[in-house]
Amino acid sequence: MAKQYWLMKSEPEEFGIDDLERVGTEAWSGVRNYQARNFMRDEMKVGDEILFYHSSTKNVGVAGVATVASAPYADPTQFNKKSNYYDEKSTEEKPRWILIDVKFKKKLKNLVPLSELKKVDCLSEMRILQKGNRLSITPVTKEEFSYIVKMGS
DNA sequence: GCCAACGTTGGC
DNA sequence: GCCAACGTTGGC
Repeated sequence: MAKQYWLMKSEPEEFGIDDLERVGTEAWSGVRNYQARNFMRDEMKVGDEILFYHSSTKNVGVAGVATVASAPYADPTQFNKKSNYYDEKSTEEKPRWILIDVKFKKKLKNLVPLSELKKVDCLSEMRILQKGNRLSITPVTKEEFSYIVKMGS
């Protein structure tokens, strides 16, 4: 099956590209949006490549590249009563929230700011650039992926 | 800190 | 099943 490409948002104050580089691989816990969950559960495959995007911060934009490193499995934080992500309606038998592991690939030499992405005509279809977009995981095309990596290199 | 846009909840 | 109210996201 052909490799697919994604963009995943993260707040660098919580977990940024430098944190991912340090830990190597991270379980992408805490997603509590059904569309984003469905992408992880149904469509993301080991080896797919990910644009790692920094949101809600001073320098908003694409900071690095990661890959999908596991098959989908249940997000353990949903069963932890002490977690912010605890979901009382979820059970071990029928887990509601599914995640994948994300593995560090590289940090872009230069962060590609959102303001630069907006200037590029061939990126104008990206979900991240649409007004009101809030989805934390979105598919991107191979062309968009390559273009943005080039911008940051 | 503001606020527009969105997703979810819950009353009816 | 509708839709108002609410909480959250995220750029600025």
